[in-house]
Amino acid sequence: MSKIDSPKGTYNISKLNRPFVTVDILIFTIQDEELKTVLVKRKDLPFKEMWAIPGGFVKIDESLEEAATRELVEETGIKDVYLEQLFTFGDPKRDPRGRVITVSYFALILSKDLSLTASTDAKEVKLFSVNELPPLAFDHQKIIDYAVERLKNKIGYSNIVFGLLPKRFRLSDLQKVYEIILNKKLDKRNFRKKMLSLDLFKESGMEDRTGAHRPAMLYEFKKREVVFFD
Amino acid sequence: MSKIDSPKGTYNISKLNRPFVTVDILIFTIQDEELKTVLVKRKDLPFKEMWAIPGGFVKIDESLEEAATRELVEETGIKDVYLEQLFTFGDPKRDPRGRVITVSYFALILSKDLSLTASTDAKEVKLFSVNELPPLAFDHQKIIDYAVERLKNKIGYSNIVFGLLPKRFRLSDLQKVYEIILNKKLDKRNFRKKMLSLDLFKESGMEDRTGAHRPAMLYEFKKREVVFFD
DNA sequence: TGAATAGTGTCTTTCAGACAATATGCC
DNA sequence: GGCATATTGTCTGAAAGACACTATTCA
Repeated sequence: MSKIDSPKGTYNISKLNRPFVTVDILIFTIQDEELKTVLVKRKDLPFKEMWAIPGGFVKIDESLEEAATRELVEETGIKDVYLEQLFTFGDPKRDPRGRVITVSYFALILSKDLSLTASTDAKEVKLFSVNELPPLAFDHQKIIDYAVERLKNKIGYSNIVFGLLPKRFRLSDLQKVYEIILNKKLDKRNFRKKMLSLDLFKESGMEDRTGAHRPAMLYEFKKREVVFFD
Repeated sequence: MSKIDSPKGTYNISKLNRPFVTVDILIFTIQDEELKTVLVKRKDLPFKEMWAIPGGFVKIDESLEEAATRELVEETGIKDVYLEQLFTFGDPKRDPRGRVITVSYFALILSKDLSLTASTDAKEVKLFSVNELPPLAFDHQKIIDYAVERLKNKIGYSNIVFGLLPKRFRLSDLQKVYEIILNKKLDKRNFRKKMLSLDLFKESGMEDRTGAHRPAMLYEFKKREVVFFD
């Protein structure tokens, strides 16, 4: 490979100033009744000591999704989760070191599966409530805002929340997830009516008997893959 | 800039194998009652003589959107249109020449504003119905399929079709645009009721008096910028 | 007056949203 | 029995969808 053409003609590769390309991955989970996201503390300039979305360079022979999956495994040890491409941010000034274009992805993870300490680096990695974020490096605040907005919309017409629920769950657990993400109370009767009408779950036959009260039926998702409704 | 850090530590730039980054821009219009898109015939290998989505390299100091806007002007002479980022395609094998990641955008243009011949190159540029596409270079068929799907969804909850209509238009023109994009007939009464309830248009006070039949009221969009509804 | 398109209203069904009482299990 | 959560139904208003006739202009 020594030349590459463009609509305008032919460039010599050596004249082409290529950008860096990274993937950033927004790992969302619910913990202590809050929507949280994984951040890592930067050890180098620029934005040294500031918190940032985990991410890294795309290797020359891996796809974007492979890069995001790899980053996710490196940060959390988790694989086989739903990853969705969010947006590509490419402002020339977004990284003071030079031209870095980042393709962002998000993932929804069960908090009990998250073992952040599993990270082999001595890096500081922490969960932050999306409502109480520290000052963030680069344009990462903008990226998180965008992701949270997408998430709020998407739970309205898809079943992506399955990533935030265990195999078996109560309808009240499901409702709590919606309430936390949307940041508002929902009516129990209307919520159950709507959810059950979607035909996404089935009764597991088991009950939850924790607590001094009537047991709850445990449901399971029929499919743990993304389905759109509406 | 001589070094750039990553979550794993510090790289020397010279060791980082950087990809090329392009923007591809899907220019949609309606002509002869069909949804069409602009394609250019490739003059070089690979995929020589095949049709492709117009696009080009992102310059090192321009944003992705600036690059897409520039490409759009180069292809069509048109500026000031709504451009939406679609998706970033980055399969390592999508371009046989090497690693090329492409950020795709789409635009909706009035066909009478399109002057494809204005292109200064001797390139072949043509409109194709999205239903009768020739064999396409690279993964461009996939990109177009994705864009058409997005477009079909998006007209259901936004006013983006304003890009496909002149300043003043009949409600039957609007309906035709929806029917062509969705590829199905709509009920006139229900369509008008719904559209007028959205409060996106106003009566222009003028009438269309072409044809031997009752004149139609001409409407205008209140805002020629994207608004979401529903 | 015939051809062609514009413009309009009702009924039914579906869905969202407001709203409260009973059921069950554990202590 | 008291506590805590689970489970359930009705009414109302809004919107979607099916459906057909009248209005206006020009040739």
